[in-house]
Amino acid sequence: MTTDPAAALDKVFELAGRIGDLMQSDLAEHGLTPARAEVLLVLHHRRESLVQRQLSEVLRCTPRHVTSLVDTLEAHGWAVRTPHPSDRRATLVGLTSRGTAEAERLDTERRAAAHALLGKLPARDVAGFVRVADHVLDQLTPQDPPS
Amino acid sequence: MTTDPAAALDKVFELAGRIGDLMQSDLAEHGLTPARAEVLLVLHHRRESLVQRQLSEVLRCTPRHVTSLVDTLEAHGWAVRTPHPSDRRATLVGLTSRGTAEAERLDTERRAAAHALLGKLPARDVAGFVRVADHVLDQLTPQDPPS
DNA sequence: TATTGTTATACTCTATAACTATA
DNA sequence: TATAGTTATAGAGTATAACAATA
Repeated sequence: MTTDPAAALDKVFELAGRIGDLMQSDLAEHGLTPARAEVLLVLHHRRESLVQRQLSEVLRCTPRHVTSLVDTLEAHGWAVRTPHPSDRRATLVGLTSRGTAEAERLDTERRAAAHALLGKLPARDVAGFVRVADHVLDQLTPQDPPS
Repeated sequence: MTTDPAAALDKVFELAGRIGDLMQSDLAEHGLTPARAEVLLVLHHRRESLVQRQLSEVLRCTPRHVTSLVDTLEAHGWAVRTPHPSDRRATLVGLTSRGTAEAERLDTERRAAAHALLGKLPARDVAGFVRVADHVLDQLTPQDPPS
């Protein structure tokens, strides 16, 4: 029975690394990267077009980086830029139907993977895992109050 | 009580991301990056100099990348390259005293952080967390049998 | 004067390919 | 011929600074 806190944290990184590698392979096969996929998912979950400035806040990255990401997304036909109706400085970014389909695929894959990895465990164990994770997150300066 | 597997996996990434950001800030203050820190830790834990080829295997990266990392480590005085005694193609990489000190600092920080984040929890909960993590790791193709 | 997005530039992680020296 | 490490090049994430158009 391992109770060393350092070993427990190491597991978090090992898990994130291994699962992350798998996700990245899957994304790469579709011409996506984690950063680009996140843009797709944000736009999909909001179900509305966002101004690039908003995207940079949601994604916690610079406006410059949003420009790069949206450039690629647009070049691949997943997203489109449209002029903001009332603010001529701003640019709205929305999903194409292909982008929406891709975001939905990502969501489905995510759930399937989670089920494959945790589905065999008793719900009680999963809940305990989440409780510990939440405890750790509480120790870290809480940044995003659930809005 | 959250038992949704997808939500549980999300916690893993949230944890890794938040803790990773903290670590990265700490590393940056010392002129380090995660990749460079890993080299330091590998060399420190092995307590011996390694040939760059070995490093590339341990770090699971290309020999080319090892060259870059060691270049930086050497420029900062954390590591030194020495010729291999019997194979003139090979280059041994070892830690300087400063590099050793830095690696020890990293280890200490890691344990302190783990204790701060998990120390208040009952050992039973931590053990349960690790068991779930190990279960998930088992579901993933096991790559590294404990040597 | 403040804000939106872009061009310009740079650092790091990471990879592949071609090449040199050596085995 | 195979191996160790390097130069050359490239894509991606990410950043800051300067700038144009607009508010």
